[in-house]
Amino acid sequence: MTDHTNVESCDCTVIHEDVVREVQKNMPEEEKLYDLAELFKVFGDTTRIKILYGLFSSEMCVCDIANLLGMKQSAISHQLKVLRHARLVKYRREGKVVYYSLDDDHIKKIFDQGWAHVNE
Amino acid sequence: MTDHTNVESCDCTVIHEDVVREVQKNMPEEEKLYDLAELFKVFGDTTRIKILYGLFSSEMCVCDIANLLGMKQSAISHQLKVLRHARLVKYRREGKVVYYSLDDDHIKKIFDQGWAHVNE
DNA sequence: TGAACACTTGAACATATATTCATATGTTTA
DNA sequence: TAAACATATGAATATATGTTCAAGTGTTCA
Repeated sequence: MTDHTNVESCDCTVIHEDVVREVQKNMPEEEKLYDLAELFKVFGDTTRIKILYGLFSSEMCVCDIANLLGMKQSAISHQLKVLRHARLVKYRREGKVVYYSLDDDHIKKIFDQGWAHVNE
Repeated sequence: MTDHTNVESCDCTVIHEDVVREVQKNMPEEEKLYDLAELFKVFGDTTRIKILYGLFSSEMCVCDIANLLGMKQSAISHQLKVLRHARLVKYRREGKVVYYSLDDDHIKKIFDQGWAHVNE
């Protein structure tokens, strides 16, 4: 084990091997970082942000949301699927109508912090 | 102004006009929502998440980061540009070497909340 | 039972994005 | 000043993603 660092693949010489090793030690699991990126990817779309902000105010059916955003009902349905899959919204069926609402306490806090950055 | 709602464009009939109007009223500015989505889009990539987590531990030069992640220096440089543009990292030059570090207090809090969601 | 309606879903398309390669810039030092 | 090195950047490519259209599912009610 002479060479911890993979100089070949990174196309450059390591400058601070000790620092890199230390940082390496503190890095969370690869898989967790992937999941975190996936979560933020869900927030990284204007349509989904709008849907979530809308749901802060009130539960709504798919048609309400489509109307609120002036978008096709189908587009909204696709995005709600993404939000459902990320466990950010839940829904209840009432006859033909499906009502969506928020399913997470962290969303508001995450948005508030993001808001603070954007407005600073 | 008989028709507040744009039924034509959304491909469906509004169910709860009053709710939609109320939610509409509480929606933040379009532009702010766009900026917020842009910020989260930056977090929505594994490479950038890793870079930021790395910088939680210590400032690093480009080469360190490339080495840490086992990626090409060029790829890292491109991503650092994105992070710079989002005002999430700052840098200082020391001779030929450029050191990057975090430039925002909110990042850690946002990540912690995201972490909580992912692990719940 | 069948028409009407809310919603979902798959395929197609256009657009956005991450990485690589090649090259450019900027700084040091011989 | 020229070579060496750290970093930046532009173009190209492959892949991911959002919206639309068309068709499907599930529920109500006449």
